[in-house]
Amino acid sequence: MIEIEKAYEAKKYEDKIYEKWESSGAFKPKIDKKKKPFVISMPPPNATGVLHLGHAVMLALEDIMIRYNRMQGTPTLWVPGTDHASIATQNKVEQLLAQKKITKYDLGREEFLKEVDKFVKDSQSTIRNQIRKMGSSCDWTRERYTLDSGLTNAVQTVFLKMYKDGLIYRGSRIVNWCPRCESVLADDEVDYKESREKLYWIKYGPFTVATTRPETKLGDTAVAVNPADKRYKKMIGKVFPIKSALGEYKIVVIGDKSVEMEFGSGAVKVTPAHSFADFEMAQRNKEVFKKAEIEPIKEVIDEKGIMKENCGKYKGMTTKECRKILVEDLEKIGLIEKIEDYIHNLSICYRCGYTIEPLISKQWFIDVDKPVIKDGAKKKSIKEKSTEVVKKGEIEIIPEKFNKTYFNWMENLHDWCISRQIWFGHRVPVWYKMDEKSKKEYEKNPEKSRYILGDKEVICSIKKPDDENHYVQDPDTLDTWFSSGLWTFSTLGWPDKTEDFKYFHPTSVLETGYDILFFWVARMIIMTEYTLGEVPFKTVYLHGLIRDKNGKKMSKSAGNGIDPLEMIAKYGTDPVRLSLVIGGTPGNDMCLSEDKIEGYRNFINKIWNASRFALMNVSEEDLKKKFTPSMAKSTADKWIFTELNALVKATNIDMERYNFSEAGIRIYEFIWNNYCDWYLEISKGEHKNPVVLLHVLKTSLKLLHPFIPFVTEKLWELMKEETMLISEIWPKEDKNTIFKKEAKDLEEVRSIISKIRSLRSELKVEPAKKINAVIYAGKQLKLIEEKREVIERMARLENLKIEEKGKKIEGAKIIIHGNIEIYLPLKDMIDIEKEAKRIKVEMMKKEAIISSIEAKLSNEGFVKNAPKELIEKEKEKLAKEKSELFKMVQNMV
RNA sequence: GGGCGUUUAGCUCAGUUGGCUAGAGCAUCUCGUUUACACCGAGAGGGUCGGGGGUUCGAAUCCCUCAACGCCCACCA
Repeated sequence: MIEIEKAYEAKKYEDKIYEKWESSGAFKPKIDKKKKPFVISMPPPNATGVLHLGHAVMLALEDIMIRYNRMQGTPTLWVPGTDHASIATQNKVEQLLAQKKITKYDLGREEFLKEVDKFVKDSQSTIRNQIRKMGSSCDWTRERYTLDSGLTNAVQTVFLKMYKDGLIYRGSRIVNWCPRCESVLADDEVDYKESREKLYWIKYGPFTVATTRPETKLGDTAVAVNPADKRYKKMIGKVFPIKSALGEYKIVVIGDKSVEMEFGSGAVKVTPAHSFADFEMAQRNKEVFKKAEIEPIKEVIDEKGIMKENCGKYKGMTTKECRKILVEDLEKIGLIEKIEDYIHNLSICYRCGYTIEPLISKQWFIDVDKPVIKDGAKKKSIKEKSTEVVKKGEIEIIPEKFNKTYFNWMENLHDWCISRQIWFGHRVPVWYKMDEKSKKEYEKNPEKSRYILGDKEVICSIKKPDDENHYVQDPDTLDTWFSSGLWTFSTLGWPDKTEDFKYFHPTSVLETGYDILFFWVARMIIMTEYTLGEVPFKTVYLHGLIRDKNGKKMSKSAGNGIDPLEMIAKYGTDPVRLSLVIGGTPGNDMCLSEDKIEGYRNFINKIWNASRFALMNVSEEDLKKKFTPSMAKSTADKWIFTELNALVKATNIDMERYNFSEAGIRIYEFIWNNYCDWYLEISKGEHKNPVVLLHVLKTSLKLLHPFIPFVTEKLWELMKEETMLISEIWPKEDKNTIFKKEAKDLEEVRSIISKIRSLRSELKVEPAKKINAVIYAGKQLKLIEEKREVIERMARLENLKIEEKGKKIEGAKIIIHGNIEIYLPLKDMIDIEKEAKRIKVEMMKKEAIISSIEAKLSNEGFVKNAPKELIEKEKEKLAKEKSELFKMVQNMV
């Protein structure tokens, strides 16, 4: 007999258990070249982040996969790490400095970066510990950081390769510019926010045009109309003078199908330098501009969102100020026709929320359409190749529905802008040759002297050029997704041909939220296919968003967020993990509430107490005994094993299919409804078998370990196992312990007990009161006799008479179960009328069932087409129902 | 505007290629301290599977249609 505490206290054990795992080396795979490894690269949390529910669900799911595979005996590697998250981190440090009234320019690039590094080092350890708190069994000896020297080397190597292949180019383009971050953003780094704006109707030469951004009028070079528009058709190609607050300027009328005739006046002012749509229109109408001798690009807004030199009195104003004053000025000269309220989507920076200003800028791009990847005789673009690997099934996306989303995104992919005007990140490895004078000018104020960086005599190199004194390095850094795109292989030591890289790449599963399918997953596929000519992973598993109880997005401002760390402190890690996994299906959002976590805490405690009971009933010697199938003796033993086998089989299928929620529910139900409510209860009587009691429990602990590693490991230890559960071998189905007949027998006993209990409750017999009963067991006489003790105890009976058959007992409650009749002589408690009614209702139900089955069986189509097993089953059921009905009729008479 | 998805008990969701009288957890109600556990036990109520139509011997499941809700992408003055 072994006594353990009455309730499981997670806090007492979790940290110690984690330490034991880690120090034992259990997280480190043993490379075995004969075996195929299982590998996950952990999506690196931001180095400055704090663990949130998105991380928690990611860690829970990945740890389940990792532990499950490890227990299969597969060499299993989970690489942890952190992301430098360039813009996000830089912004954070800038904010901190702002509190001290310091700007990054006060410090200068070098000092500022030192500050950032310091900040990163501090917060990295926070997130590391929080990953540990979740029980994540990742290999910390292989931890990486997107900005460590190895990864920087990988980034530069890939950049160089792309540069040589002509895949990377520098070009002037209209880009999304955040005046606050003072950096370009990629298309998908732009968010949209619905906002209430003004729509200004401006008299515009022979036209009236509407705009939400009047300040761009200063950069207008054309008016666009639909070429099919009868009103304006004849004006296309003509030049008109336009009155403005700064005097007159000329525009040319261009025809473009994208202009909608019905909207507004059907004429649009065109500002190619500060609008994507307008830029494209200008490109399509180059010739028209040429003929009219009008330069299409007229830049009027600079990189800080300030009106440029060429804006006369508006020079130096912010766009907002300029808008206000310009509108006033236009009103004065009677050019404003009307001003309306207007709701439209404002483009904002996804990092800081500031309004985006589209402008023309020289940036580095990756050409997604250039054929560079050799594929037989042909060459394919990275876009084509990345589409192909998913189409061909080399990469499987779970759930499948995201294939379409992925293809759609790939098809519409434009050249990827990879340079950022951010200090923190991987510096673009490009050097520009300069004479003394320009170099001095440049170095005095690199931020404002970008234009000096020419296009001639450029070197792309990892090392500094030999005559370093004549070169300056490109001041820009790379998009943070450039480095995370290399994550699966850069973390394994590439570009060195390390053992790790050769053995562990490509990885097995990439598990992450569907919200970063484009940001990250697609980019990894692109970068890895290009660099290595292989896929980064074979399976993509996408989880959904965690929402609150009411399905609302969790957010700080709404105050409906759940802090996983707080929940862990309150309930323990295991319940938090379970609540994040159960109820979730790939690609679908999931609701989470504290109630749910509490529910799974209760389950953890249930397991603890089931183990407590088992340990109390087991001797030290029993613990040492090795289980063999012959130890299954009683009907109950054989039943629980049969159930256990079914559980193992179904769980394995679920795990292989990534149905973790289903697997979890299944084990939960087994433990609670089969093991605790029945097997354990039966064990309290005559039919004790401590070895089986323990063996079934231990097998369950193995199945549960990937889901709730801490409590299972602790119990394993209490069961005096020498090795740790984390390294145990996963259960297999054991055909020697499947006993169909006994399993069916026990189900009979179980439903007899349930039916008696139900009737007792209906009659309001006190739970504690024992009542008399008579069972006419028919063919089941032997079984019922054998299980007398169980039935008596669990149904609370006394003076139980068991006969093969006998006469109807007057004034007794009757239960018909197949061929078995059960009489409960409760004369004084029975209302004869009511009883007759009850039986009548039941008979009617039975008749309905019987006629429905009979209809089925006499249906030719059914008999011809339905599977044989099903027909057999229906026949069996019909027989049972008929016999029960027959007995009821007999009893009525 | 283009695409995707969801709709099953009061709530959150399961429901494999069509095949029990449609399930679970939570919540609700009744009763209960019988050698693990009140973080518990026993029992009960509750659903025309969003509406309509079709295919089929048979539809929650397949097809069509309508409705409501949600998400992603593109963004137009």
